[in-house]
Amino acid sequence: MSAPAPEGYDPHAYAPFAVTVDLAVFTVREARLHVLLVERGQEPHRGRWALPGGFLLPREAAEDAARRELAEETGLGPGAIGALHLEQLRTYTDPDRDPRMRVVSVAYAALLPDLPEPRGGGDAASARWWDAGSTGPLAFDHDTILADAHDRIGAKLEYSCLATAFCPAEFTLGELQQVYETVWGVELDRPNFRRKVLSAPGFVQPVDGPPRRTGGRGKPAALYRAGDATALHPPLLRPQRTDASPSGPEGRDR
Amino acid sequence: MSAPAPEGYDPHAYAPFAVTVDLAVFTVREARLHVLLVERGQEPHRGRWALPGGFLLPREAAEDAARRELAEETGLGPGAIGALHLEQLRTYTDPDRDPRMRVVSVAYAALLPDLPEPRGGGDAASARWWDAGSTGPLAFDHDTILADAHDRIGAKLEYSCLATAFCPAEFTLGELQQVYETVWGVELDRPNFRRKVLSAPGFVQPVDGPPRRTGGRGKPAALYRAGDATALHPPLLRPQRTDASPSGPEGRDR
DNA sequence: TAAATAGTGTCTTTAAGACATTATCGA
DNA sequence: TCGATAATGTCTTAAAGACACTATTTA
Repeated sequence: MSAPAPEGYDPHAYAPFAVTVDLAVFTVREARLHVLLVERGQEPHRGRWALPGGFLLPREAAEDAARRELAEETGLGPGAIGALHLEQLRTYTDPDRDPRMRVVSVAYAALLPDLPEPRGGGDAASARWWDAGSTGPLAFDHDTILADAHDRIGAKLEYSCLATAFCPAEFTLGELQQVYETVWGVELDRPNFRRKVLSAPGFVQPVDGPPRRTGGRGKPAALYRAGDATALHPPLLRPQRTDASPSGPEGRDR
Repeated sequence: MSAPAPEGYDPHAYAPFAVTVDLAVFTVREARLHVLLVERGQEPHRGRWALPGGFLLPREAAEDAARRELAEETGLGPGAIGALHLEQLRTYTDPDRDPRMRVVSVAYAALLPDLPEPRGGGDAASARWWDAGSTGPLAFDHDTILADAHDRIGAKLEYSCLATAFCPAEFTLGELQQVYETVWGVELDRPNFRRKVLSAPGFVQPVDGPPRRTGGRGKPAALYRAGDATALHPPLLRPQRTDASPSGPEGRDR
């Protein structure tokens, strides 16, 4: 809010806006980044897929609205909803982004470990996971929001310990590496990845007890859980694309 | 905006919100980070200092509103306003952040080279620069916004070429280093800073012609202008605080 | 046994940190 | 001359890249 508010103004003299949240909920399944989408049941964009989200209640903060909508769409329990990583992305304010009325939307990115299909009560009946790289054109400006969210998550993996948010409570270093490879779309050297993760204080901590096997074949891998740290110093930088064909957008957002 | 919109809804059935922009406008003056504040002329918080900002017009995007407000507050010409670095920070949605009504605010950070005092027409009559570290308690939640903005700018200096936005069109490496030192609150080694900046492709480019002097004393420094690059690879990381007394908040936002 | 995956060790290369040193100005 | 600031050079250290090699499982 803001300083030079007009003299003696009446709230209703100002253009009323609707405010919503939109959620880019990501998970890593079968070495692909997936995003949760819902099918729209009414106009506009009836039948198109869209990011889950909804209107803020009259006395609700945006993050609370995001968690509430997420619970409705995914059927996750309150414990999981309270614990998951939810991060405000940016706010979209194009006056024409919704043909019905003036709506500004606060977008969030959420990260989940791989879960069973969303069991939908209510609104979530039509929710399902999609490969994040193969979504058709989405409703509203959700293609833009989704792309921004993917960029942001990729950038944050470099200098934060966020990747563990994609993993179950106990995970192997191979699974953690798979998160990086999937989000970035590159392959990493396993010994070097291992050295980096284990030397970063507080990134992961070993779990006592017997190791578990991975896919049936190969040596069983040791288990770790997420450590205390949230930042990663020095960062784990993406391999530079040295070829002359830049594949992504230029400046990363963060 | 958002997917499961209720059936047959009426826009006015939804809680109307006011939407504003708030601006954290920074510059570096005399080796201190400064922020532009305005004194509030009416309740609430009459007489308190606040970030400049204001309401969105009915068909105006937030970034347009931010540039408009900035022009009103600073008296900058359209050219400067169009060129300056403006970056969406995050959106503040606490239901009680404004006692008058429900207001969500989209916050922006703006970076300017050192300029003469704001010449205020209209709202800007009471605008002035403050040392960003010595602002009293500000109106609304502007202390939080200001701190978030400072954190974000500091983080972005690491991996972007943003620092040049604080400099005039032509600047010396000493002035650029001063930006880093001021925003981060640390001292940097000059030879190493120079090596890093000059080896980063597209960060700065030399200006032909005679060098200019700095403060009267000492060898005149060569001039540079900002290059094409927006990202900095590898990043210019802040020196790690190795002492046991962490002085800043833990995880950086970005 | 072979295939598959986990984990270790080492050499090379890059980039940052920590300086010493030289250059060029004004007073 | 001296003090101040700019600019260059060099040695050391830290971290990343590349990759050979060993270990432990299932089929």
